[in-house]
Amino acid sequence: MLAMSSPTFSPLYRQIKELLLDSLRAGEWRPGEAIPSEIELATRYRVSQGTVRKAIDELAGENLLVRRQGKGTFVATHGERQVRFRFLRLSPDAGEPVAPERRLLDFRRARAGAELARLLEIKSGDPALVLRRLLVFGGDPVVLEEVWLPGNLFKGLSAVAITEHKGALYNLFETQFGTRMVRAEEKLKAVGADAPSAELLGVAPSHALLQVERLSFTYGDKPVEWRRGLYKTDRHHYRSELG
Amino acid sequence: MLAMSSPTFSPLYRQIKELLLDSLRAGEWRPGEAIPSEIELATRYRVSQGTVRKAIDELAGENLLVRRQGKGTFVATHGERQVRFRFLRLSPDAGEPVAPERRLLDFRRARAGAELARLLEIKSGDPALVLRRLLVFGGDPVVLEEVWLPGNLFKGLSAVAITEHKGALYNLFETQFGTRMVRAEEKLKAVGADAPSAELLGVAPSHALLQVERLSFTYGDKPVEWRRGLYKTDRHHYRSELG
DNA sequence: GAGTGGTCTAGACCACTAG
DNA sequence: TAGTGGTCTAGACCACTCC
Repeated sequence: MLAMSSPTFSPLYRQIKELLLDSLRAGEWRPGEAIPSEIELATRYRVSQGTVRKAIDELAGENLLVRRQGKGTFVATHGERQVRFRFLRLSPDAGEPVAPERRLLDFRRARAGAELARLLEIKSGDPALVLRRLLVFGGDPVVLEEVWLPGNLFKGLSAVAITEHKGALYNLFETQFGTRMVRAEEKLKAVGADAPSAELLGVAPSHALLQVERLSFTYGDKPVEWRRGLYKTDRHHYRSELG
Repeated sequence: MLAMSSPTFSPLYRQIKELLLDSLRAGEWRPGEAIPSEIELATRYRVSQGTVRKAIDELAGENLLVRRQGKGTFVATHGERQVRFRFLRLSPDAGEPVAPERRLLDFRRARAGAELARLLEIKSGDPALVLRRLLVFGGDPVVLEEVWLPGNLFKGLSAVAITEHKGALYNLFETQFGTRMVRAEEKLKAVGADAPSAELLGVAPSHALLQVERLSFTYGDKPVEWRRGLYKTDRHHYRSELG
């Protein structure tokens, strides 16, 4: 277990990290499951426990794994509370965040246009899935969003499956399709509401809305979802942490 | 160097981290300066080098320290390129980010109102400083913002000092006043432009703008700045990373 | 060559969880 | 009580920077 040379030098623990990442990508351990213990991994890869620890440390730092003292190390999942707040950054101006009601407006099969194909790194014309939905907080419609998915990865996804699923979309994706969203990049703009969106969100046309475009990635920075949301920020705001 | 008991258990490296934080707060090492070597710190605190390393690891992870192999460990500073991008999250839709021209519109001494006092954790009526400025990107006014500071921390700050300073405000704060902004929380909303803001940003009244409210903290989560910005997002967007 | 941070090991012991 | 992750140590050696 050594493979180093001057120009391509990569420390042992980083090679171990890559091996663990390979296993995660391959679905060897599914979201929520425990991975082997540090000692077992150290034996398997013929390195010291400390080296395995450092590899796991990095993966835990990237929120791919979760350590639980006395129990083991687990593949991170979107079932956990905190994770949801990491991906839905909208908070009420007053009071505690609550889980929204999700209303599916539309679900259909489509073909990827040039722009979507570029973003999702698939071919123009490849199958795609599109859904539109409304997030309603305490009776108040706050988010209108459109979600685009590569059809090949989410074969069999249906309006019924989405409607019947309790919990976040990302939870459905990882439990039913083995695809875990690991991180995302968002681009925010302020825009004026078009007529249909204004109607759905209960505001006047051209009312200022927060437009959020999101590209989500799974293991290995592979893009697997694109969405565009319109947020009504009259009584909510988008949280951002700088540091 | 041991102080542990069951309920208040804190590992050694975390105690070391607190000691290092104390030194940072006290200004023992100023932004940009090197801190003592790991071996020296290990000797000073009578722990192993590995324990010091772990303490420094965490501080580096929080962007308070920067490690440079072969040279030493340095107190992080707002002079560095990357840091600026961490705090100014506005990017042009097309092309590379560029440094904006900063036009100071207004600078004055004031008193903290109840709301500002609460946010900055000072007393209502305490001295405060307020400045308004415009950030202009390639001739295009894009950001209009108002910055509120506790007067006691930034005694002697003047319009001239701000105008003559090249570089970010945070750079001025840390070099002239020894106060380094370590992290910040932002709340974003979409709002319609009021008449004076619209005028300054070159848009029609009620044009949709991105409102960014920021509370900035120095070491120890002490709030030391509040700002409200209006971003024209016609050709720019706000970047956000979720993970 | 000397000094700094970075990696790796082996071993001891602590804290937490579960049967 | 056994198994897991968490801490701490001491020592060897590597990679990088500067003189």
